[in-house]
Order: sequence, then structure tokens, then C-alpha cells
Amino acid sequence: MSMTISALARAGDVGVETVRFYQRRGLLDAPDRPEGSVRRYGEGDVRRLRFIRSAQAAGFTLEQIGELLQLDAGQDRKRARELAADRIAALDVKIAELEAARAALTRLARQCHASDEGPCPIIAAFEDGAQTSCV
Amino acid sequence: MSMTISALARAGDVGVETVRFYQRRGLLDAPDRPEGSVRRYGEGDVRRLRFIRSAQAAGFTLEQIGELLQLDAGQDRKRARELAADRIAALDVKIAELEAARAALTRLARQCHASDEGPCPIIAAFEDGAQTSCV
DNA sequence: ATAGGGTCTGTACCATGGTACGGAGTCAAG
DNA sequence: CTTGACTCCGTACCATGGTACAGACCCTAT
Repeated sequence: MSMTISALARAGDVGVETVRFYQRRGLLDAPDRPEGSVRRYGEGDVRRLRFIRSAQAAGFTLEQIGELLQLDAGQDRKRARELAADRIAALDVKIAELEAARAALTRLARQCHASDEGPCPIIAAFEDGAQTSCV
Repeated sequence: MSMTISALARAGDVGVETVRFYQRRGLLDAPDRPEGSVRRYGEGDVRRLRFIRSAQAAGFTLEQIGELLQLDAGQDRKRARELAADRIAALDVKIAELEAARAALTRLARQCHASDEGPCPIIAAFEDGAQTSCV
């Protein structure tokens, strides 16, 4: 319990304002200030901050992360599994979309390289409204 | 040149307000109103609207889409290829991130299913700050 | 010709995830 | 014991991509 807020922020690789933002959102708690002094943070806070960043990297929204943190207290593993399953399904959809987009763009860039005649294939392809077939 | 704005919006599967929003952003143009009447749109507008939606699905921001539309006029294929290459690189990074997150979540959900003893692995894993190894 | 819809314009508002700032208080080195 | 850095708190602002009015106009069918 010896870190200042800026040390905590550094440990979590975020800005001080971001820590305060998470506190306002109820994701991190703001420990009591010892009698006319500043707040001090410890390892638990660092872990929690890192939890938030990791979960965010997995695509959870801050609201969902808040729920995960609640579950931590309540030991509701069934709900945690549900959230994880939902997130995996969403990730599958998103990954498929991005891979389709990548394939389409790669193909178009190759075509575009192949000749400098006629309309640019990259632009033209999108103009066909290639939502399902290409993108 | 016979559609009203709501027909255009339907054709592009967006809301009327979204069409107007794209007009304000300069992505779609707003044809002149014929003497005290309403604007009419044609197939070109539909294609352009679909272009926007397709490019969006490929992860371009509206600003980048604006640039692509400029290129369409200027025939700057080199720049179009650059934008496509940048986008492909960004997609690769994003896809890798999401796949890592998916793998991590899948593993954790399985572990969590395996036993109801001890701390929930889903939560615990994130608390380790599993940014690079898992997520 | 009048009622109901749709359109136009401007402006305001929304969610998400932060980022910035002013003014007061606190801490630590010299 | 002063000076400079850091903290606190509230509030305002930002980007992105829309969404939602209000009040005036227009269009079409009855």
C-alpha cells in the first residue's frame, strides 16, 4: 500500500486520468485518504487495473468488465462462463468479418497492381456493394 | 433519378438520418432540389452509399472512406493501394489480437467448467494481467 | 382543399472510452 | 520553509458514428 496514483497508472500502463475514470465508473476503488494526505494503492489495485486492461483486450466493454468484477465477489461462475461464451461467439463473428475483409482487400490490391488501366478495382469493388461476397 | 431519401436509405439499409449524416460529412452529395420540391436520388447514389457501408465493414473509418472517394475522382491508384495495404496490416494485427483473446477465453471457460472449486479461472487469469501470454 | 405522410434544416443529444484543465491541497528536496 | 512536482475534485471537452427532435415545407390521395 505504498503507491501513489501515478505509480499505479504506470504499473498498469495507463494515464492517471484513466485511473480516475475507472474509479468514477466503479471499476477501481478509491481507497480512503489517510487524514489530510493522498490515496495510496497496493498490488491488489495493480492486479485489478491489469484485469481491466486484459479483459478490454479480449473485447469486453467496461460495463461487462464491471459485471465480471461483481462476479469475482459473488463467485457466480455460471454467469462468468455465460459472459465468456457470449464473448467467444461475438469474437467468432468479428474475426470472420475481418478475415473476409482482409481477403477482399488483398485480392483487390493485387488486381489494382496488375494494371493501371480502367477504374481502380479497389474502389469499383466496393461500389458494387460487395457486402456479403467480398466484404 | 427518382428515389426520395427514404427509398435511398432503404436501398442502402440505413436510416434516413444516417444518409443525411453522410451528406453532412461529405461522403454523399445532396443533389439540388428542383424548384421548391424535394431531392431525388438515383442508382449512382445507391452505389455510393453501398460503397460506404462495404468499406466500413472492411474497417475503414468514415474519414478514410472520404479519402477513397476522393481518389475515385482523382484516379490515384497508388494511394488507394497504400490505403488498402495499411488497412490489411491493421486487420492482421486486429485479427491476431482477437484470435488470441478467443483462445484464452475458450481455455478459461473449459477450466472453469472442469471444477467449481477455488477461484474462477476466468477472473483469476485476467487478474494475472495476462496481456501478452493469453490475451 | 385538406389531412396524412415524407422531406428539409438546424441543432441537440446519445454511447463509448477516455483526455484536459483550473484551483486548491499535499509532499519532498534543498 | 520555499519551490516544484504531484494529487484531488469537479467539470468540461474530445472523437467516432450515429440518432432524435422541432418547425417549416412539400406531395399525394381523397
